Amino acid sequence: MLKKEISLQLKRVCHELWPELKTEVGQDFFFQTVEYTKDASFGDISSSIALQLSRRLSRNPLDLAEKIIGSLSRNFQNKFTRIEAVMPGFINFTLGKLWLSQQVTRIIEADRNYGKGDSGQNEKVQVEFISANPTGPIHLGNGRGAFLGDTLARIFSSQGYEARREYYINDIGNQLEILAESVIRRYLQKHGLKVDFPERCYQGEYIKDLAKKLTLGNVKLKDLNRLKKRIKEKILKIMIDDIQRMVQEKLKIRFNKWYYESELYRQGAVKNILEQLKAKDLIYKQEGATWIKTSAFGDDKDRVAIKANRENTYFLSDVAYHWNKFVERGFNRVVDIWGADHQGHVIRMQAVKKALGWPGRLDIIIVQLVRLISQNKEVKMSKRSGTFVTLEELVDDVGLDVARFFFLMRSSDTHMDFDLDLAKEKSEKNPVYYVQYAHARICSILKQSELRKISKQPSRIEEFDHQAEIDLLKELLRLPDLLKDVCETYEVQRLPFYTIKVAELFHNFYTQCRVINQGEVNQNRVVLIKATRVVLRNCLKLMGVSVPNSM
RNA sequence: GCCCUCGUAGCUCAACGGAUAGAGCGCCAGCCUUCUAAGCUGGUUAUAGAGGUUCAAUUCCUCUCGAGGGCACCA
Repeated sequence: MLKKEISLQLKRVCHELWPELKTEVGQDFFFQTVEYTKDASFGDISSSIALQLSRRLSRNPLDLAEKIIGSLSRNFQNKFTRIEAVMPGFINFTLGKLWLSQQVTRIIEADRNYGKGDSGQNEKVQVEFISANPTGPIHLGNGRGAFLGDTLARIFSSQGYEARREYYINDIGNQLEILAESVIRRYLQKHGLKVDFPERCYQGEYIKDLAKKLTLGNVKLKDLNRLKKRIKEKILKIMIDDIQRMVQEKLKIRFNKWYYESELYRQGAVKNILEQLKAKDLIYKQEGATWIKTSAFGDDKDRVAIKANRENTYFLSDVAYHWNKFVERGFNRVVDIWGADHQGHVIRMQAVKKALGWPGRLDIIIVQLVRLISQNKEVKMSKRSGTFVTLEELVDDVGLDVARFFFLMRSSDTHMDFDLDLAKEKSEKNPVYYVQYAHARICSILKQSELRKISKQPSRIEEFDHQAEIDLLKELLRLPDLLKDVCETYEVQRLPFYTIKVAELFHNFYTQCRVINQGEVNQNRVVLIKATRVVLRNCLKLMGVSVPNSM
């Protein structure tokens, strides 16, 4: 909010003062840096625009900064008590107490809408995440993408985007064959037949659970292929149902759509893509397989679309899927959240998009894998070997709030370590409680102030004076800018950290300033903590964390 | 060998090219007769290494070292 306003003002002034630069350098030039400063003694918001300009005009940046300040409109300056040029060429803005104090009521009036913005302009954006294969339970590593995607989608919605969450289910392909075979073999073993269990099969315990759910009658191993065909659907359904139950009930994530890979074939999307590729001469045959010329668009080699055995590759489906997203369903922006093990797919996907000239923007977020640590040693996670910790187990163990906050705090490209032995112990010290506690404290104070308030008219807001009040208030005002930024940078971890900061400033305020003093309710402070409650609540909700009124 | 990502405090992680690199946990010392001590205050310790770009580098570029992932007619 504030950043945008300052940017616009600076831009306007610079255009007026140096019109010759407008065409020469282009608009971005004026938009360089407008940032909140870390330390209040430097002003609250700072811009280094004069530095950028000085290089261009070969003049002293400090003078330029002064000149810009002189041209800022009066009206605009009212917001700030001080606008000053600082070495080596910053323009620092210090918010005025009066204006600042008035903002509290704005926050309260906006209430649930505080933090919302319209920068999205109803842009259609899709966030695709988790999309784990239905061949095993959702494990811990999927948690990062799960909470990241969910929160990102919420933030998009809050900024006026039309955001959709989607889960892509690979319901066809080899992995499923293996799954079916694994289950059948376990089934036969359970019924006393001597059947081996090859390494290519899934070793996890859940396979035995699946086998228990089946009734196949009297079968033999030589019926394997016939059986596989027959029960594949059944097993698939059990797996998908379980994933959906877990995601919706345990993770509290609602997808707008569960997109089945098979749907792409049913709708002829795959055939369609092949024709498009052919029409653009992007496809050729070699050694019995059909290849896509991705190397002409940045990939390091061409990729197979149809194998020599006439099966389509996963890649081809994925191309069709993205065509469906961009062209058929018309998303302007697609954000795919993939695990690091899919990192190699990024370039080829972007290559195909470029080659086929789809409209829209494809952003692929790679979340690094989670490394499990137990007794100071790494525990290798793998579906095949059956050693992994499911996300459900974690959530049952530490609670959803803790799990969400924990994962959301980490940037997606951090290689994080997860210590199984410490998980429980650490969870009790999770900062989420710190934040929730701040909210609960506020509720408690408000409750008591309600009781004591003897129909006193809500007095006019006076200027806040105490440093703790002002620090808190300034922080509250940053939320709109923060959320807007996240829609571009996808740095979702900034939200939990921001929330911790607000809680910290509140706790600080709490120890230094009394809201109710010897029975007297300080109305000004009541309003301030109400605004704080709005911010905390809105942030927690965006993260999908519960908002307790008492703890 | 090639490609992607990472290397920050004893540990787990922040820092949108900017000013004094921040939290939590740990450890040490304090603070509850008044609104929730799941809190507050103080102390403790860090940018892997070497160059470069910049007025300004944890951030960008190059190289070295170290870690994870990817290099299939698997998904």
